Order: sequence, then C-alpha cells, then structure tokens
Amino acid sequence: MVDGSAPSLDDVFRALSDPTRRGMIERLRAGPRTVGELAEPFSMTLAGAAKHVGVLDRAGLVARERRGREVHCALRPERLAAAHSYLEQYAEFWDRRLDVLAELLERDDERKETP
Amino acid sequence: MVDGSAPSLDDVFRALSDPTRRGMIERLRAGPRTVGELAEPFSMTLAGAAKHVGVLDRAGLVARERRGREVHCALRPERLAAAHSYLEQYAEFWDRRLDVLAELLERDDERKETP
DNA sequence: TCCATGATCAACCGATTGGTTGACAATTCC
DNA sequence: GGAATTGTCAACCAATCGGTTGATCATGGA
Repeated sequence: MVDGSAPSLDDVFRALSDPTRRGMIERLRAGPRTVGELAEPFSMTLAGAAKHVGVLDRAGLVARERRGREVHCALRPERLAAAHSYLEQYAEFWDRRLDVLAELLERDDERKETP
Repeated sequence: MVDGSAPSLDDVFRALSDPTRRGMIERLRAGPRTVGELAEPFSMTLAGAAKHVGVLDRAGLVARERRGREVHCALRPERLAAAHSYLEQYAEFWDRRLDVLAELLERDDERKETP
C-alpha cells in the first residue's frame, strides 16, 4: 500500500478473516509495533508473520515504515472505517427488528397507562 | 448453519470478502430470494452460485429454507451485526482523528470570531 | 572490523478456494 | 405417467493461501 489506489473491500475483509491478522490489528491499537513485536505472540516463523503483515499492508490496514533495521507498523483506521460503514448499510436491517420490539413494548406501555 | 454454534468471525469476514457473495447479500436486503434468483445476475453456473449461497449459510449470514423444489434464502442480520460491532471496537480509533480535526477547525473558528 | 539482529525474498508444500461439468433427486405441470 | 424445472452432490481443475526453510541484505553494537 504505497500507491494511492484504495484497496478493495475484498482485500479488507479477506485480511480480517484470519485470527492471526486480527490479533496483530488488536495489538496495534495500543500503538505502533515492529514486525518482530507483532510476530512474537504467535508460534510462527518471523517470515510467516511478516507475510501476514504484508497482507494487512496491501489491504491498507497498516502502514509500514522502515526505521534502521526494524520496520515499524501503525494501524491505519481508514479502511477499517470503510468496512465498518459498509456494514452500517445493513444496520437498518437489524435495527428494524429492534424497532418492532420497541414498538410492541411502547404499545404495551400505552395499554398500561390508558387502560 | 443448522446447529446452534455461532460461526466464527473468520467465516463471516471470509464470506464477505467475495464480491459475488456481497452482491447476493445486497440483493437479499430487499427480501428473501430463491437460489436461482440469487444466481441470475451473475454469469456463472447455478451450481457455482449455489456454492456461494452455501458459504453464506455456513457463515450464518443467510438462512435457507426448502419450499417445494425451490430453496428460499433470507438475510440473517445477527452475524452481520457481530462483524459490525467487532469493527465498532475500533471506531474510537478513527473518531480520535476526526476529533483532532474537529478541534482544529473549532480553534480556527475561534480565531475568526474573536480575532 | 566482525558478528548478531531484524526483516525480506524465493522456492516449495499441502490445504483451500472459486469455478466447471455431469449425474442425480425432488417437485411441478401437462 | 412423462417432461421440464430447481437445486444438490461429487469429481475435477487452476489459482491462491498459510506456513516453512534457506539465502540474502542492511543495520547496530562489541
């Protein structure tokens, strides 16, 4: 993710579909980490973990920056926000059920208040 | 998705990572559709499309119900809501940036109003 | 200067994916 | 009953995925 083209929702959701990658993202919430630090909690070679970081990078979820011999990674919220707002589209769908429930409760209240 | 065990976030995000599947989900927002109807917009065999429906089913995103010789599919919002609330966890993260921006703008307004 | 460290790369492996075809089963309609 | 419709299943294919190993490279510290 060096060029300006926004990675697709495909890439973002695919990146999120792996628990190792979600673990790394969660770790990054506390602040930037090196690739080595991101790899440490997982029983996996550094090369393997670095591949996951690459997937996150290409999905636009993290930014890598070489500093000396380490590579520092930071969470980039934009694409997470994009995925979130994609799902937001459907909020109406599950809210509707709650609305129906709320309406039922409200009507129930009315019955009690003006019997 | 017949048993009660909730499909993992892995399955949900994986299911969402394919444009064909997202297209089907979008179609289902307007109401239940048969497998054939879901397949129709895509240049793909029915068997291929039915496989996608299977992935959505196993991810808990749709419910299949056989009715005569057709299978009717309906959107199940629960798992979409689960994915949404997973991402919600990070809202704080991108809101923070907006807050900083808002604060900058506000300070800018103050400069203009009380020069 | 020399060696240990942090990370990437290429090649490889088995498992999974997205898609096809062909056969099959169940239902509907004539 | 017989034919058409709707969908599933199994087998197969090329491509991708998650992971390993081994080599390489640049950097930092003694």
